[in-house]
Amino acid sequence: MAGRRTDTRERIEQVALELFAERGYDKTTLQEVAERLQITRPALYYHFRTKEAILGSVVDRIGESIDELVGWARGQPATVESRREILRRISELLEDQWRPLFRFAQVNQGAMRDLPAGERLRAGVVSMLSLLAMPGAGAIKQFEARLAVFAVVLGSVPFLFDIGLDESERAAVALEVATKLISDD
Amino acid sequence: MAGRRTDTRERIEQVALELFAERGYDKTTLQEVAERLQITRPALYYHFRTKEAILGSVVDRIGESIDELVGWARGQPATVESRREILRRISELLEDQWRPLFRFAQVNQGAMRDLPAGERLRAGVVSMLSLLAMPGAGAIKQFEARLAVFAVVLGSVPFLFDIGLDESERAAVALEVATKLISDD
DNA sequence: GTCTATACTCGGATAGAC
DNA sequence: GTCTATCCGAGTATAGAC
Repeated sequence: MAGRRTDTRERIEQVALELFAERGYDKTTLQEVAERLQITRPALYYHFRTKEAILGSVVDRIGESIDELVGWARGQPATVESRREILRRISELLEDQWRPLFRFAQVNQGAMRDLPAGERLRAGVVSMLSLLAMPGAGAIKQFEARLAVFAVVLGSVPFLFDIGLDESERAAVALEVATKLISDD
Repeated sequence: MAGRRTDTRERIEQVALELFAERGYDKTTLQEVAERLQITRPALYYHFRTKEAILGSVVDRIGESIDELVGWARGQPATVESRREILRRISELLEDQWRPLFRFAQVNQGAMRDLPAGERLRAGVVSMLSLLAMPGAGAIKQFEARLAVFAVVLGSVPFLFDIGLDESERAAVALEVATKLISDD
């Protein structure tokens, strides 16, 4: 790819991420994507074979991002403190980088149902949820470990937990509840 | 409505619920809906003004179902035991009736984004999540109360918590974790 | 290698006959 | 209450300009 002369492909991905998150995959027209990029509709077909291929490409990026976190977390020691550190890291990523990606995934989860990239993303999410589970633990503890990750994620969804807190306060509360869930009691 | 001679409208809703849940709203064509009902495509337009109206009608039914639960729960006394009873009831509904509705909502959550019925459904879900929250409690307790409801719901999603348990075992574990979350500790 | 012009197909929607 | 005919718009394919 070193010889490529334009960055159109990446710009398409960028615009698609925005539009698909805003209006949803199926309600977004390739006309709109092309217009925002100031190119013509068929020009998109030079870079991607189909509309679905654009979606797949965007979803792949999100998958990579999650796999990266999972890779890092798996390298951490299996102590209680490092499990808390993992939760903090997830919370941080949600606030700094993952918010738009997360929104995209939520809105388009129907559209990526039978995509290979969608399958891979789901696998990544499952891995992430399992990150804090101690292999030998009982079913209750296993469930709590997964729920802890979920709690942190849910803390970043505004409308579900509208308890009169702003963004970062809500994230802090979610993190605290999650931490409690993985501590022995 | 007493004088109506066929039940086509309800049959359309029924088939739409099935197909939209299986294949997603946008990937389902009205042709398929019509075929399964043994009528022609434009015939659907006698009963519903648009494809979206069919979706709205289905979503409305789900909203009613949730509102019904919320209404019942609000009539319960504010004791710890009755809050546990509410969790049990939700768990029961998920296993007996809500599974297909829940799947539908998950797959099509993008498609119902700007529908009035979708807005109402979201409001219902928020009400349901808030059901166990004690008004005067602090942010942590408020969050835990909502997470408890979420835990029960998540217990019914197979792939997220694949910890080698069958359906009803997983529901039982989720219910136990949820109950622990709303108990004082 | 990158894009435009043009044309084809199919699905959602409407008007009006029966 | 349902069907026939028809329109329109979006995704897609291809030829060819630069």
